Amino acid sequence: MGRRPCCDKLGVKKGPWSAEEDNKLINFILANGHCCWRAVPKLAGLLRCGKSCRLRWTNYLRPDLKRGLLSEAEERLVIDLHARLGNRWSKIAALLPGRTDNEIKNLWNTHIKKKLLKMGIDPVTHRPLHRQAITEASSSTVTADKSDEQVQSQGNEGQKPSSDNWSPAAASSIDGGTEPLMSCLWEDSTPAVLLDELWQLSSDDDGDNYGSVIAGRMPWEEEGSSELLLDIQDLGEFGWREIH
DNA sequence: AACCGCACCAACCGCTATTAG
DNA sequence: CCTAATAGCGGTTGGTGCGGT
Repeated sequence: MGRRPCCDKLGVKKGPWSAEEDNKLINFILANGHCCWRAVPKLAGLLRCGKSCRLRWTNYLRPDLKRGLLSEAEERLVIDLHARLGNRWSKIAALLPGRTDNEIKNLWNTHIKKKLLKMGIDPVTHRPLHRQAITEASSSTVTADKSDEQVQSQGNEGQKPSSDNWSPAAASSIDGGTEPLMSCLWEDSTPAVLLDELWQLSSDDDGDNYGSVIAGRMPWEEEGSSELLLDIQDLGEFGWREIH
């Protein structure tokens, strides 16, 4: 017995949203909020499934969304965060106010990936392509690092395996931070451990930090975050591994 | 002007995680 | 604890617009 589809296929509209549908959804959510996405289309008078409504709202209709191209700083932050978090687009988006996971994912696949490849950097591993080839050739000699990688991926909260199963965090420790682009990125950005801790926080607290990001503040700008910053700065490599 | 290939992006699909009963 | 319902995430697809030939 298969899983029931998220919505009845019959009588559910698909494809691009019309202005009328957008208005209905906006008016409904602004007036009532989204108590339960499954109920939204019915209550708002839309022939869409709840999933589609949620997507339309979060990716396009949300009033706090920024439209248009990412700034240079935002783009760098995306690369930076991707090096730490991998393809966790929602986590990356949560740290970029007014941007959506879909938008960042699209941007990554269309612009940044190519840009990095042009620079001779593997967009998956964030390492120089030629150097990666050398590393792969001698992979049998780095068994210790391999086991580290396994530990990392095991603690990966059941992320499904994929072609980029490689863990950026593990690789950065392998690489020692000598790769030019990444070292440049890390010099003027948030420390790796801090970023990951913030990520933990944002996923642990029901999106409160996400709320602050929406309000135009980064989580570490929240009141009381300074204590967290100090705590995190005190974490050494051991502490880092303990967290994960 | 017509065709083609490419890039972009909105939306869908299938899966996992979480929550409620 | 188990199961089903729901929410959310990430990968992928398809429509559209644009530039080149």
